[in-house]
Amino acid sequence: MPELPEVETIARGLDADLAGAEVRAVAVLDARVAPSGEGAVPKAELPAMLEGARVLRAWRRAKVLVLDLARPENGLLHLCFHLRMTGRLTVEQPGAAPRAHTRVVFDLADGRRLFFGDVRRFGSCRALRPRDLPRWKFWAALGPEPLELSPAAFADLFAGRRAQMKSLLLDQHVIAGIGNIYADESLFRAGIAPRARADSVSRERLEGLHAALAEVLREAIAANGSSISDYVDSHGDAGAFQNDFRVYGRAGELCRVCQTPLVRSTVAGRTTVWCPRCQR
DNA sequence: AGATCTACCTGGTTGC
DNA sequence: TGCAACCAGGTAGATC
Repeated sequence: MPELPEVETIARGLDADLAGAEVRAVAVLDARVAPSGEGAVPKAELPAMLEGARVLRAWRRAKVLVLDLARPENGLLHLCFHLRMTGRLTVEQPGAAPRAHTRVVFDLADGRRLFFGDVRRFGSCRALRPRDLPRWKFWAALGPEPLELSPAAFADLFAGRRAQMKSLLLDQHVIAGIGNIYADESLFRAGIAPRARADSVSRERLEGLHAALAEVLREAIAANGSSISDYVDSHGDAGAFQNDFRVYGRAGELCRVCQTPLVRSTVAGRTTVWCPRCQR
């Protein structure tokens, strides 16, 4: 489940490996992962647009991985990937054969290949010209980046809202990049119950959540992300942060702080694990 | 505004 | 062993 730390890890890996590389050919093996519409470059035009383009950089916004590509004739193009559940982007050696769930293959001039794979096909890939990026509805509606917010600005996001804390953390319009893992982990570290109504949480505790969230995201990025089942980085390697989970996936096990059995319930439609004693 | 449900998709796990 | 049921989860859209 690539969330902010996983996508950030992939972006850093791709930026280091691909900046300056030239795309020679693009093969879309499964057209369903390459949507058109909303200003996206139509599928049929994609290969022609990308052939001969050079990768300028790879970066991340929310859970979206963006490859900036440029070709003198038609300028800058943003290639946006949303990995959803099982998407992966890996740099492969020359001659590597597509695997069972490889959906798009980018052949580079130096022989290497970039694979976009996705078992469940929830992921997507779209090419947008710069003027169309802000017109992509999903992109335009994204909330702020959690690592770029002041504590006060973070607390403001929750002020006066009656929804459950976890529901707001998962809402990409409120704050971007948080998924099930980091919602649970940050709420535990902040001592806030997932079901707590936002307007019942003091400003001080909201700022504490901001600190907890920034801390867990930074630790996860430093560990190259969390690998539960599918996630790997751009080299195909697993992350290590799953070894540091305090609540996610630990229902029934003991709280590392107070030894109370961790509880599992459904909050905001998602499986949620929390400590009934530490989180109020 | 917010909660809940369904759909999308497929591999892995569990239960009979 | 075989097979059905269920689960994981990000997002969109419908409904109450």
